[in-house]
Amino acid sequence: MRKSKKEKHADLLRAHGLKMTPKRLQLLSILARIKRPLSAHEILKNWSQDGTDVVTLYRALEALTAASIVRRVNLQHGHADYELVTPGKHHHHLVCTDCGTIENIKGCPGDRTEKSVLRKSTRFSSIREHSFEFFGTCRACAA
Amino acid sequence: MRKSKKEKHADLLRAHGLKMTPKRLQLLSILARIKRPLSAHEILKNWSQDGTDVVTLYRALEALTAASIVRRVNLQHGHADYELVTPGKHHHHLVCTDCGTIENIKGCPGDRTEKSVLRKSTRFSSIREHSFEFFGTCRACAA
DNA sequence: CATATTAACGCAATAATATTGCATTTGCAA
DNA sequence: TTGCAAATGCAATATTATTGCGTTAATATG
Repeated sequence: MRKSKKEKHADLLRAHGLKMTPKRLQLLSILARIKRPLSAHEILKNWSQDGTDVVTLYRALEALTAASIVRRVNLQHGHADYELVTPGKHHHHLVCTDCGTIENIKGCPGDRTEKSVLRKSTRFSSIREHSFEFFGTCRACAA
Repeated sequence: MRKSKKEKHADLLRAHGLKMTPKRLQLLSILARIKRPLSAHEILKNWSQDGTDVVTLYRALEALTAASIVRRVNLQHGHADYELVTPGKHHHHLVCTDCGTIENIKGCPGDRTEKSVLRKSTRFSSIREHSFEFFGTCRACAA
């Protein structure tokens, strides 16, 4: 690895005209370490040492989401979850409706589908994103 | 139409051991009339005459969702939306990120995909549902 | 038709998630 | 090093959803 993760994160922020702050680096570090969608609450639980106001976290998430550094996903949990965007590694999720466990699904059948959906649509002029999530029961909960 | 919608709704409730009440019939009537996912707030706005407590609505939605009469969907609006389940007419949605307009997408490429996802999964034993939603801009907002 | 049983409902309180306004601090460009 | 805009913290509040409990009403049964 030529650049440390921290340097890469700093580059990412600068590339989008966002200031590089300890809070934002900490946020990116947590999302990079725990490779699954996290709620604001879970992110704060993983915050090292210094407290951080929820407001600051929500605002950071908003800024990073707008810059497409972070992706906001909705897994029927009654709250939003956030994960790092990994360019070229677009993926979706499999969620256990019992315990909430999340498994990432590699690959995505959606890109081709997007075009096909747009062709059939009567009222839309463009499609930019899609969510494709699966819900079931994990082996642990089934047992 | 041999049976009125109201009679069909009553049958649906009875078939699931749920009591048939004016509130629930009103709820089903609204969902049947406005054929797109509605938030709890939107449903209450369409309530005719008599007031109904939000609690009652949420509890009715919960009961009907558990009975698979109603489906709960998440369209990145910061709240849940509800729509009638129409057996054999499984569909998904196209959402305008500007104005919130929703277009139903006929057909579903997901059923076959469910099996394929389950095969590739390492930790899940079953998949029961999926959400497949598209986000873009409608012609009106693009203009 | 009367009535008992239990589900459904309404009200009040509260939880969980998220946002806004404003004063203060800090990153960073000049 | 200094000034300015962006970022942060605190307090207040909005929005969405849930829980407890006493009351009402749907329906099964006699």
